Amino acid sequence: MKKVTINSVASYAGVSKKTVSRVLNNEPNVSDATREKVLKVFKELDYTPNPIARGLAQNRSFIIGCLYDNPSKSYITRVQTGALAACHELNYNLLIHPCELRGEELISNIEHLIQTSRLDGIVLTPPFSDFPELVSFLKSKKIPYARVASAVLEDDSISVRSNDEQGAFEITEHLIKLGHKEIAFIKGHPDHSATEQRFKGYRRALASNGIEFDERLVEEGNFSYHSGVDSARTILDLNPRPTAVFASNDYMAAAVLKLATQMQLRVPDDISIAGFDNAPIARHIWPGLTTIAQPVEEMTQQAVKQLITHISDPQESPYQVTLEAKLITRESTAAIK
Amino acid sequence: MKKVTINSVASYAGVSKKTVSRVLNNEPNVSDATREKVLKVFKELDYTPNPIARGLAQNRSFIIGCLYDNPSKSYITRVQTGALAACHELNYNLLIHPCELRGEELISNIEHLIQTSRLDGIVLTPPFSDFPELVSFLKSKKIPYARVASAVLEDDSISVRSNDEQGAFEITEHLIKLGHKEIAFIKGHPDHSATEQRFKGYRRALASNGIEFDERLVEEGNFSYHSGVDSARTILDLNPRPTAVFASNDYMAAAVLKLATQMQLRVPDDISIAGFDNAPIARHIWPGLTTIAQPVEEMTQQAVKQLITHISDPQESPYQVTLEAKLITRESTAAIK
DNA sequence: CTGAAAGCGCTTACAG
DNA sequence: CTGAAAGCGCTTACAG
Repeated sequence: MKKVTINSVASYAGVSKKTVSRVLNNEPNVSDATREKVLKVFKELDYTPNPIARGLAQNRSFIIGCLYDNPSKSYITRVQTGALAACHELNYNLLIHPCELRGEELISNIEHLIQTSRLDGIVLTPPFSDFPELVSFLKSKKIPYARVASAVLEDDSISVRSNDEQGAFEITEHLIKLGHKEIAFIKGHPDHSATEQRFKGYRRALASNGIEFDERLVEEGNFSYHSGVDSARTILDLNPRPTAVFASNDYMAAAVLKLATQMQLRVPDDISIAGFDNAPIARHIWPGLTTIAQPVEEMTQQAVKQLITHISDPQESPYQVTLEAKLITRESTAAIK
Repeated sequence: MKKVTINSVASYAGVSKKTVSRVLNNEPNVSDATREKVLKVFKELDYTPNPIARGLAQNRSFIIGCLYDNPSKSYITRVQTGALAACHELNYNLLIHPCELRGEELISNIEHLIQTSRLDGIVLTPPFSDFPELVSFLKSKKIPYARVASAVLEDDSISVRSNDEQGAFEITEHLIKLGHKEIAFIKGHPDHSATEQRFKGYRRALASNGIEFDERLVEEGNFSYHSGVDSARTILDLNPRPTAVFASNDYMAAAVLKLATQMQLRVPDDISIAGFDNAPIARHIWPGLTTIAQPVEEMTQQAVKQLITHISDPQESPYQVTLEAKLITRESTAAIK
């Protein structure tokens, strides 16, 4: 079977390859008759343009890189799902790039990635969305980028986020309305801007309900299950013990639940537990975790879609969107007795 | 800043571009002096060859596709980690392709993928590793492929698996040695060859220990948490109730644990529970799940590495390897009282 | 509205 | 051991 290229199509249709190219790219200046003729030959010969040849001529790869470093596999999968959806829609490919590096090593790693893979653009997910050195490096290299779930908004970039601060506010207020006043809080990883945002929402809810903030109720976690265990140990040993715990993500909340169960505490009767993210584990344990759901796929899809649009037409104006987070109540929180 | 290409390097080094190409590809027939001179210019000019131009000339994309459809995010992430490691090592890129299609739709979807993305090869992960129609389609199209965790071994393909049957045998025997005789079993998804393998191991362990197989103790699951809940409901209502449950993966085992807890059963005092896969959830719940760990990253890495090697040099002989699975005991299983 | 020429950055096949 | 020419399958810039 002979390979079918733009040349076969051109000769078969009896036109020049430039004309075929015009039809391919939906360019104007082709008569309807010619266009249809060519389109028909596409089908007959089952022609698909070679993206590599296209890439060489246009100096682009049709590849978007997706950068992440997240302990939550489900979060990563959701990010990929959204990014992939946008890529498929716009005939791009997605290159995943998990990366644990920081600082200078991170920069040189990304530089190498860009140089070897010739990415057309890069989508930054937490915690990278808010790394100033990385963002300014990409700017200096003129690599288009989009940021997902970033806390910092700049004027000239593509950024799609959801409202972490508001989500944390709502879940804290949910606990307060159930009668809780001593609500412990477990922070996330300091690299993630969400950590600060969620803490702010917690404090704002306390403040707006006239509850004094108590530093002793706050523990430093890092989003991992393991850090949740450590924080839980301290919190559950507190005297008096808080009546509720709000962990900055579901893994840490699950850790609190595990430790509470081991200590013979009944959840939610003896203590209420809330998480954040609506990870699968939130409904895979018993009792199910009250948590906050964010539209991760939607955020990433919008970000990547906008990024590709920007690559194809750099005139596009900046795109900054904030999507809503949603409170999901399950069995792990209840009214105080 | 001017782009640095093979031409800039050639003129800067005072050689022809063919010579530069030879150095680039580590070909013979270049004098050591010339080679070093060129290598030096590479560094000075910070030159990296353009993979797209290379791809066009060689009619290859340097892209491997990774096909999967798995409810377990952690499994997918592990697959990706292994595949990525092999790709990085051999200067390939990885294209992820989650896909829920089956039958004809699957074939045409993959055909489209291959045609538009010009993959050089494809790595099949469960359940696709054992889809005969897909495998023969790839063969007919002469697309190199490798299979991960396949049960069926063919003579002429690349296949890296771990021993599911043996793993299931060992965990069942572990339960038997703890004194259990009535051990319920929850099957996985029928599309996955592991489902049959694990069931076989379970039956072999019963047989080799003189325990009669009881069909009423077997439930059909599909690897999802939800299916585990359904199966658990039936099993835990059995009279007499089995003293142990072996679920074909950890999600379903976690579901059994949840339901048992809701029914006020103590695990492992009242009932032992075992899973398979050593997914994160196995250690994120209390009690932790006794399970079987497979070297998923290692399997995938070997498969992809071998695949790329085969692409570069189709003379390579078939590569079939079986890696060991390992029993991990946690708190969810104990001796019968 | 259409096309001939040149070029993208490499490699292949050949000649010396 | 080295290189000039042609080509991979497209697009760009230009001419008509």
